[in-house]
Amino acid sequence: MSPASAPGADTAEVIRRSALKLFAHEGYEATSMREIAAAVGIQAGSLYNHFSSKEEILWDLTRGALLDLREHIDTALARLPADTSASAKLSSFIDAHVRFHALNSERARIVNQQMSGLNRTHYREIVGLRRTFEEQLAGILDDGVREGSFSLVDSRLSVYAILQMCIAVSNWFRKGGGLSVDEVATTYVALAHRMVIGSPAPVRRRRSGGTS
Amino acid sequence: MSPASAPGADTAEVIRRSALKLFAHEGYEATSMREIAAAVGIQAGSLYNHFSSKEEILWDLTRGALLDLREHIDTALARLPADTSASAKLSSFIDAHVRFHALNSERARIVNQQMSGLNRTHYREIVGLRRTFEEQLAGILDDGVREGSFSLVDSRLSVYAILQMCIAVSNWFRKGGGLSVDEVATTYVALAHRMVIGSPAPVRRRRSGGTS
DNA sequence: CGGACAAACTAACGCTTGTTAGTATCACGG
DNA sequence: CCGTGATACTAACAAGCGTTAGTTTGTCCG
Repeated sequence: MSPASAPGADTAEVIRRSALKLFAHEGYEATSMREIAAAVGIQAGSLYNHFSSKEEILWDLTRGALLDLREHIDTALARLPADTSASAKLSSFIDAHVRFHALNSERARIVNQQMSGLNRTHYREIVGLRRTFEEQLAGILDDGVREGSFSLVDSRLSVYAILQMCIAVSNWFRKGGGLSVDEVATTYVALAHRMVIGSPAPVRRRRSGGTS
Repeated sequence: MSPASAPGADTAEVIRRSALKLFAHEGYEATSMREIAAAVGIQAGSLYNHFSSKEEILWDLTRGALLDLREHIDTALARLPADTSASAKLSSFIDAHVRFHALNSERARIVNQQMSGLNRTHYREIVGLRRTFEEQLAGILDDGVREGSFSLVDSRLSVYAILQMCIAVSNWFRKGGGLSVDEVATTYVALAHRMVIGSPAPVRRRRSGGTS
């Protein structure tokens, strides 16, 4: 109806929200610019007044989600006193990670599953951003080992396992789905602690059967 | 060159292998029938001598991978004596799960990330198949609790966390990438045991800040 | 009132998509 | 040696893709 700007509408933001939902539920490649435009309530060509390409929309969403996650985690850790134990730092880190992935599951799913839609430059930048979380967690685990409060099965694999466990929350968590964010975060904090604290768990090995 | 059947070639199998690689690395929607055909060495139209649609190729690969995983796990569990402890059953289950996801990472990634390319019927069937693994693991954990050897933080969330931790191995594991399958499987078995065995881990809670 | 700007519109571009129809080529059984 | 069946080929289809150009509309400033 209104071919000019509707005040306060902020079309770019509406585009972001619409594309986010479509990308998260249908996938980036399976979503067309015309679908996004229809969800916004404009024509496909008008999208190019706000984003220079389809890839730029994905890039904007992906990067924004990761930067938000980083900020979310860094402020959580920054709230801790300087002499905080590794154990408490781990709790904060896991809590923040799980909360974010539960409450921003669509954005997280884009980061984790639609990265292949990005061009090489943007892809690499996302991979780099994600690596900072691995390094952050690895640092906390190292601290704990040095303190004597953690005993790891394997440092690199513990990082992978813990991080992926948290990230995967975005795959199944639904608001109002019977589980509160608090419950999930509390449980995952406890699980992560169990994974790094060295009560000598009975590690049993099957007879292995083949490849290296 | 040879417009008729090349003996022993088994074109359908070559299609499966080519499509698997393309789907896993580029994504289902981003892969065209012409790309698959080129990888096989035939024309796009010829694919329809072996599969009735693009979706059927995805369906074939997805279903095949899940059925193989099920068989893999069931034979591992079937090898155990009838009176096996829950702890040993957990070890076998995790070991089999991790091995499969490490050694079949492309197939696993299709199952986990390209499901949205399936039609509704096939999608539901895949979800159903996946649920059987959750139930299997939940059963093992329940047994352990009943035996007194496991003490869970939360039964449902433990299942999710453990399973997703194993599944995620397919996201990063590369054959010949410095880590052997045996190492990874051993470590993950140990981690899973830690997650379910009730050395009272120090569970700390942050002050929560908002949504339910 | 008038000119500038932002943001919407319409219409089309060149290409690619999954899929189909019709045809040609080979191996093999009778 | 011929007929059958499987499998490949070529060519085309309608539809949809991301993107662009040119135009219209509305708002705001001077």
